[in-house]
Amino acid sequence: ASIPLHSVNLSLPRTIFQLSSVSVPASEDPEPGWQRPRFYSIAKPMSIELPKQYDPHEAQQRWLTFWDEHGFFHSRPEPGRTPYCIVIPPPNVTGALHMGHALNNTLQDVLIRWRRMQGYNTLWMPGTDHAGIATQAVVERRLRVEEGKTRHDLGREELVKRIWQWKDQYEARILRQLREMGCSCDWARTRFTLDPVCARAVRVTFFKMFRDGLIYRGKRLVNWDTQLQTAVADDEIFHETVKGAFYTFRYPVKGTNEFIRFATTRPETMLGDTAVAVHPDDPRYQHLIGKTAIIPLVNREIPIIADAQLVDPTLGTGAVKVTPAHDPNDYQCGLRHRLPMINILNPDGTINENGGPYAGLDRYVARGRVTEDMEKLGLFDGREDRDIDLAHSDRSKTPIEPYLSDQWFVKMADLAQAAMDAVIDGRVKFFPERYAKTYLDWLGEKRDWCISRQLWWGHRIPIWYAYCPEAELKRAFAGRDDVVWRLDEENTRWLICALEDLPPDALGPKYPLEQDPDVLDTWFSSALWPHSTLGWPGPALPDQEPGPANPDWQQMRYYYPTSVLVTSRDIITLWVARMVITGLYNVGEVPFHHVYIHPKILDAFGETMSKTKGNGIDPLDIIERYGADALRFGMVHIATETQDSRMPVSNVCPHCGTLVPVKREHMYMQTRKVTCPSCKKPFRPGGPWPDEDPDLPTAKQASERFEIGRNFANKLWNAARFLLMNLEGYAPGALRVEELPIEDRWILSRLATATAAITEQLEGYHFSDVARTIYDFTWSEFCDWYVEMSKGRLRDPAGRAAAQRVLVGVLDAILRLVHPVMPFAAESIWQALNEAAFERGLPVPEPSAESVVIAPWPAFPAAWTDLAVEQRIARMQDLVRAVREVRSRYDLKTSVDVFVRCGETVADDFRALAAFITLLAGVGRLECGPNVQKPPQSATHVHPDFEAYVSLRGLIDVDAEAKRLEKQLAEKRKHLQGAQAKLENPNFREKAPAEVVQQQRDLVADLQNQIRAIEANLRELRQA
RNA sequence: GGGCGCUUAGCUCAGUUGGCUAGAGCACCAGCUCGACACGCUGGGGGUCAUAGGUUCAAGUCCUAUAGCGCCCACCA
Repeated sequence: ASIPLHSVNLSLPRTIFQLSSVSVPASEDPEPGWQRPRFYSIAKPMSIELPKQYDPHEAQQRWLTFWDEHGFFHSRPEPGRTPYCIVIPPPNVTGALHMGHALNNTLQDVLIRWRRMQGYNTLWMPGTDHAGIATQAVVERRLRVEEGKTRHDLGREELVKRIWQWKDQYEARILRQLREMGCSCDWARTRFTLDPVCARAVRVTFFKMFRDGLIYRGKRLVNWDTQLQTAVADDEIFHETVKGAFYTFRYPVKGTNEFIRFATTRPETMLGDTAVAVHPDDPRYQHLIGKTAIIPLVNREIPIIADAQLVDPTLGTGAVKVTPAHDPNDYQCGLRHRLPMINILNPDGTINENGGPYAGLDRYVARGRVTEDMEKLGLFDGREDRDIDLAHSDRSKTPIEPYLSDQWFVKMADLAQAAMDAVIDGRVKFFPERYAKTYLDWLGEKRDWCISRQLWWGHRIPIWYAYCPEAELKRAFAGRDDVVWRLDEENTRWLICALEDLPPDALGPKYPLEQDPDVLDTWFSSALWPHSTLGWPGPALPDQEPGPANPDWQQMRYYYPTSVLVTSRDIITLWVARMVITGLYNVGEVPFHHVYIHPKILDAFGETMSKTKGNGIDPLDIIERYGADALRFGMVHIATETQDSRMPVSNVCPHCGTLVPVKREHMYMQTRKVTCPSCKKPFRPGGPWPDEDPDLPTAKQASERFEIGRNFANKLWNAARFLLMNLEGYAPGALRVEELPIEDRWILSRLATATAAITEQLEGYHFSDVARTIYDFTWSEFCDWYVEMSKGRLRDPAGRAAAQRVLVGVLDAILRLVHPVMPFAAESIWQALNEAAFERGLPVPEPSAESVVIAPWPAFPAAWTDLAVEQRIARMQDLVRAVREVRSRYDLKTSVDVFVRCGETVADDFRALAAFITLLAGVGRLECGPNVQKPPQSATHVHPDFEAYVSLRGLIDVDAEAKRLEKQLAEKRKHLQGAQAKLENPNFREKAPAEVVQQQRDLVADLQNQIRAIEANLRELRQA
C-alpha cells in the first residue's frame, strides 16, 4: 500500500517532492474509526521554498485530515502505559461556542498535546450538555416568536422532538468549532449528557441514592418562574433593581384597641400571612407577644410571635408580617415556629383559592386591590416609592416568586463532607490554590440540593407513584432488586424507584402507576460526567462488582481518576464540587487530581462576555481572520494566574473592511445598525442576533489581541523558510557541543534554558508564561540573533555544515515546543522539514516522527546551559546595539570603523566574534585591545567591560554628541548617588546579605569608572 | 453585608521567595524594500507602579486603611 502523494503535499512546487518509498503496515486493528499510524521514509535533502506568508487556512484543512487519518487522537487502554485523561467541560447545546470556550478548550488541548508528546496515553473526552432549562427556554422562545405558540400548544412529546432537532444542529456546530480550533479530542468517544450511556449512569445513581435514603421528596420554598412555570435554581436567577414601593399597613390586635403596624413591598402576600413577628427584646411590643392579630381581608387570626432571627428592631416599624409560603426568611421562621404555610399562588402567578375574594386575579392586580381594600378599612398608612432589588429568572427575564412546592432533594450532609475531605487532604488540588476556599465554603453550608425541575427536556425522574397496600408492591416486584419503594412524607403514597421504566400496569389494573412528570436538574447528569463518559457503571447492577469481564469497567479503571479538570471559576460550586461528590459516591475515588481554574475574558469595558450582552465573539470569526494558531496563541497568552483579561472587540465593516470598535451602545441588541465611519455604509454589528437580516449585512468580528499570534506564526514560518532555502548539501551528523563555536553554544544554552522553563511552566499551569517564553526565545534570540549570525556562516564552506545542523536542530526543537500552542503552523513546518532534513536533532540526529503530534517532547542536558557564554554574547550584543544606535542617530548608510578599548580577554572575544559584529552592526574596521586609542572625531559608548568609539570623521556634530554624553553623565551620576547612599548606610552594610552588599560595591565601582570615562570623552570632544 | 481578585506606559498585560537603572506586544516618532519575514528590520520617546499610612538596611512586591473596578456567596419585612 502507499500513501497518495496529495496526503502529504505541502502546496509546494511539485518537483521538489521526491518521496522515495512509502509503506503502510497491514492493518488488523478491529476497532472501527481507529487507524494504525502509518510510516514512510523520506527523500534526499534539498533546498525547498515555501510561500512568503503562512496560510493558516490551508494548513488547518490539510492537517486536520492528516491527523484524523492517522488516528493520533484516539486512545485505548494500554496497561503498560500511563494514561493522561481530561474530560471536556461539556458545552451547552444552547448555542455556538464563544471566546470563553475557546480559552477553555485551547488550554486543555495544550495540556493534552504536550502530554501526548511526553509519551502518555492521552485521552481527551469530548461531548456536550443538554443544559435542561437553558435549551428548553431557547427553543420555547423561538416557538413563541416564530409561531406564536407555547409549549402547551405543542405538548410534551412534540416539544422534546423540537429540542432534539435544535440539539442536533448546535451539537454539530459546537463539534465543528472544536475541531477547527484544532482540539485533539478522541472524537469517536463523543458523548451527550442525554445519550444512553449517560442516561444509564443517571438512572443507576438516582436508584442508589434513593435506596440509600439520600434522595427525598418534600415541600420546599423554591424560586418559581411564573412564565416557564418551573422552579429555577439559585444560580439561574439574577437580581435587578425595579421601581416599587414600601406599603405600611395595620392589623388590629384581637381583644384590644391596639393595632400592630408593619411594612411590605408585596401587599398581596397578606393573604398568606400566618403570623406577625417582633423582636423578643423590643420594649414597644413586649405586651403584644402571644396575642392574636387579625387579617381583615380574609378574617384570619394569626399569632404575634417573637423571633430574633427574622426581625431587626431597628428597621421599619420593628414588626414583620410572616408569609412562610412566599418568602425565604419567613419560611425559615415558619419552620421554627411550626406556622401553617398557606400557598396563595397558582403556578401561573395568579392568586389561588386560598386568596378568597381575590382568587383568579394576577398577583399584581391583587396587590392593588388588597391595598385599596385595606385603605377602605382605614388600615393603610401610606406608601413610599422605593427601588427594590428583585430576583428575576435568567431564562424568562420575569420576576421570581418564592413558591412552596413539592420537589426532590439530595441530602448533602455526608456527601458534602466527603467531598470537602478530598480537597482538605490533597486528593484534589486546585490551581490557583485559593479557589479551594470557594469550594470548601460552599460545600460547608451542606444545603440540600434540589434536583427536580418542572421541565420537559432532561432526564425524567425515575419515580412512579402508587396508592396501594404494600403487599401489592411486594407481590408485583418479588425477586427484583432493581425496584425499591418508600412512603412519601404524608404517608399516603408510594414512591417507587426503578432502574428500568415501569409500565403503568405493573401493579395490575387496580393500582395504576403514574410517573413523576419532572426532570432532573441538568447538573445531576453533569455531575457524573467524568465516570459516566468512561462507561460507568456498565451493564452491571450497582451492588455487583463488575469484575474483569466487563470492558467498560476495565476502561474506567484505566482512565479514572482523570488527570485534570480545566474550567472557569463560576462553576466551582455547581459542577466541580458535585463531580467530586458523585465520583466519591459512585466510584469511591475522586474524579480528577487537579482542578485548573483559568481567568475570564472580559470585553473592552471590563464586563464578562455573554450572549445577552452581545459583546461576545465567535471563535470562527477569529479563525477566519487570523487563523486557528493565532486564536490559540492569543488564548494561551491571555491565561495568567490572577488577572481576567480585557478584549476590545471590533466589527469588521462588511463593505470596506474597516475595523469599527464595539461601543457600549452596541450591546444588548440595542443598535441594529451602525454606519461605517470610513465608507459611510450601514451594517449590522456582529453578535447574538437571532435571525438573518436580509437588508443589512452583518459584520464579522475581530480583535487586535490576536495579531500577536498571527504575526508569530508568520515569523516562525519565515524562519523556517529561510532555513529551507539554505539546506542544500545538508548532511545529518552528530555534534559535540563542547567543540562548537561560541554562537552555537550560546543558542544551545538558551534553548536548554527555554525548554526547561516551558516544561516547568506547563507543569504549573502557567500558560501565559509558556506563550511568552516560546515567543521570546524564537523571536528575540533565535531569529533576531542566531539566524542573523548564521547568515555569514552559511556562505562559508568551512562553517556551513555545522551551522545547518544546529539551525535545523534548534528549529526542530522550537517546532516541538510550539506545537501544543500552534499545532497547525508547527505541523506545516515539521512536514516541510521532513522533506528537507528527515534526520535531524541535537546532539545526535535521528529519523523524525511522521508528525509533530507524536514527536517526543524535548529535553536537553542541564550542562548545555552556560552562563559564561551567555554573558559573552550579551556583551557582544551591547556593542552591536551601541554601534547601531550611532548609525541610526547619524543616519549612516555606509559601514563605520569601530575602536574598542578593553582588556585582552574581552578583546579576544570580540575578535572571535568579529564576523558577526561587522555583519550585524555594519562595521568596516574593528580594532580592539587595551591600547586602542580614541580616534579624534568619534561617538563614545561606555560599558562596564569596554569603551567603544565609532569614528565619525567629518560627520560629527560636536554639540549634539556633547549633549548626549552630558545626559548620560547626569543619569549615571544620579544612579551613583543612590547607590552610594545605600552603601554609606551602616544598617545596610550590616543587615543586608553579604552578596547584596558586594553587588552594590561592584555597581558603585562600575559607575565611577564609567563616569570617569564619559568625563574624559567629554573633555576630548570639547578640545577637538 | 461576607468572601476572592484587580488597579503598573495612550491601550492590553508581565513583573517568581522584597535586592542592580520596572519589562513586553500594540499604538507613537525617525530611518530602512539589504535575498526569510512590512504579519518585517533598526533605533527612539513614553511610567510619582490607584491614594494615604506602616514594616524593613531595602517595597511595584509585605501589612493596614481609603477610593474605584470585577466576580462569587448571602440578604434586603
